Amino acid sequence: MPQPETSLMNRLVSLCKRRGFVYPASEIYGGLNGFWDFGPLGTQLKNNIRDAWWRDMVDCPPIGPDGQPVSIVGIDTSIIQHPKTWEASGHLSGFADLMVDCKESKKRYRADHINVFEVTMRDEDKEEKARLFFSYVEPEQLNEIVAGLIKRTKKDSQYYLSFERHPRNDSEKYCREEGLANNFLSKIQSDFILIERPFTALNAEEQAKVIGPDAKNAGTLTEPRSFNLMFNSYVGVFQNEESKVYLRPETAQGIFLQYKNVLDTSRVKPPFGIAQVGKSFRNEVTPRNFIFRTREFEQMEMEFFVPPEDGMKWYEFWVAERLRWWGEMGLSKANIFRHEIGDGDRAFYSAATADIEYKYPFTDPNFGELEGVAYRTDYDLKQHQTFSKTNLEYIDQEAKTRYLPHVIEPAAGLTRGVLALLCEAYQYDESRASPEWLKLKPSLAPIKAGIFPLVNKDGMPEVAEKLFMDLRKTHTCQYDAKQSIGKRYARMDEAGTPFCITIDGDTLTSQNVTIRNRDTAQQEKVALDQVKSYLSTKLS
RNA sequence: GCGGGUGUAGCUUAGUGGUAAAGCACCAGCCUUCCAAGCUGGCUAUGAGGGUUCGAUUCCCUUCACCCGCUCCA
Repeated sequence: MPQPETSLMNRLVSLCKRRGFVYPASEIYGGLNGFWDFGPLGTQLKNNIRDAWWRDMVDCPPIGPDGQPVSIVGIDTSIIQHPKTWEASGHLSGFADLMVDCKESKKRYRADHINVFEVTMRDEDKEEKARLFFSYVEPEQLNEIVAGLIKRTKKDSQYYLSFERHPRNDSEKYCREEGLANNFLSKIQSDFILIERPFTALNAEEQAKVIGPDAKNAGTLTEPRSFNLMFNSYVGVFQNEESKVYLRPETAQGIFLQYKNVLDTSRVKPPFGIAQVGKSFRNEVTPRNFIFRTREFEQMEMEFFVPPEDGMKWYEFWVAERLRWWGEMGLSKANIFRHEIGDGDRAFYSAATADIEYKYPFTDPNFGELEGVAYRTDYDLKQHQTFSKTNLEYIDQEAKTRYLPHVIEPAAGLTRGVLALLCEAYQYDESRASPEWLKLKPSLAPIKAGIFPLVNKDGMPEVAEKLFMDLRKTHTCQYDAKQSIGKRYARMDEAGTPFCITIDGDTLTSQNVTIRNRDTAQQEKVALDQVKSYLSTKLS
């Protein structure tokens, strides 16, 4: 099938705007980086995905690995919580890392990851000639720098390099550990001055002299800047440090904070889950790729509390279950990928994490995150227990034991789900009157059926309107009598509407309507009084 | 945050230091008995701000947004 010149993403973004799925936020003011608004169809689609998740999590959860139905309850917590929440969760410190940019190499580093060491160059009389600040991040970089220095000392014999002792070890041992040449010491004259400090420990004057880890010239590193990813605000009219609060960067913490209340009031016991859907906010450094990475987004998170010894069993269960679910929503197997996060890359508190990734057009042939399933152990409850001084243990009356449950967290991006499903649904077929159309799963489609009088006369509009008034009670429908029937079909194709019901001359005489199938463009006759049950069957 | 690119109507494009053009879409009317038909009419644009100029959409500066690459993604 020949594809148009413009990229898939551009066409999708264009269609989203044209049909009212997604608009740039604040567009009339020039837009706002990292924010998008959902239009009528997009909102409907998002709500449908959200509702499907809620139904499959809370109302009708799957059967667990032990053959019993899983027990999950839903809650809805505040976007703004007590600021201590984020201290306990680690978001405040984790998000507050100072970053440094290099103007020469264009790289960015965590300020405390840059190791700086100072080299004093002296002449033969040991008079100080120059002080240089070298820096490195990887040990290999240190080797390179030192090798360069040795070369330089040899060539230019009037200088002696001197390093101070390494603070942690004596120099000899240090060389050994870092894999430096054994004769390193002997090659460098006199006493070593190797003052190694993190970049953050330097004063501004010194920082300005540092040669960046990947740079040749000194002074190319910016001063450390905070990249706190949490939005903040103030509670009350006095804006000071005491009144400072944060917009939640994830919905999960609200669940942990209410875990005990739910346990005490809902007659649940481990294993059980608490689910929540809602907005989260992260002041992302680089919002990018349409609604993939935005500063305000919606999450569908569920925290599943289990006895510690059952952690891995439930982790495996939920990863498999969530993969299955996204498939059921319409994502093809070829486009979903289970990405097991390795030991080095996982959050420190997590015993296992798998990302469910989707092959978005902008990541293709690679995949991008759609949902993360993390085995968070008892980290969160333990933290909140410590910080709040509240006992959060579960007391098992039967077994006469008490423990902090372990947590499995399937955390899905609702906004990303909308994107993935739109990408998956987007079809281009030049042979159709409407080359672009959305093959959405019927139950997720924003509009389930379009209802059209074939022509705008002979009593057809009246019958169609009556049918519309009846169907709209049970299904999201749209009545359209404008322009030609072909245009109306095409419009519905772009909206992903699975069925179009046409009232024609035949309807007036034999009480039959024509139902057109979006995917095949085939039509079938259905009795007027059977339309509702037809839709219900097809949409279930 | 850095580098590169792009900003003209809802979309896709044209054009110009001197009245901004077209196709499609959209709206209204007519017509129309099944896949963006036709006719008539209509709405709508130089991302924003500043400078140079008699005059700027065009040249310059700043800014904003989007795209690509880096970086970031607890």
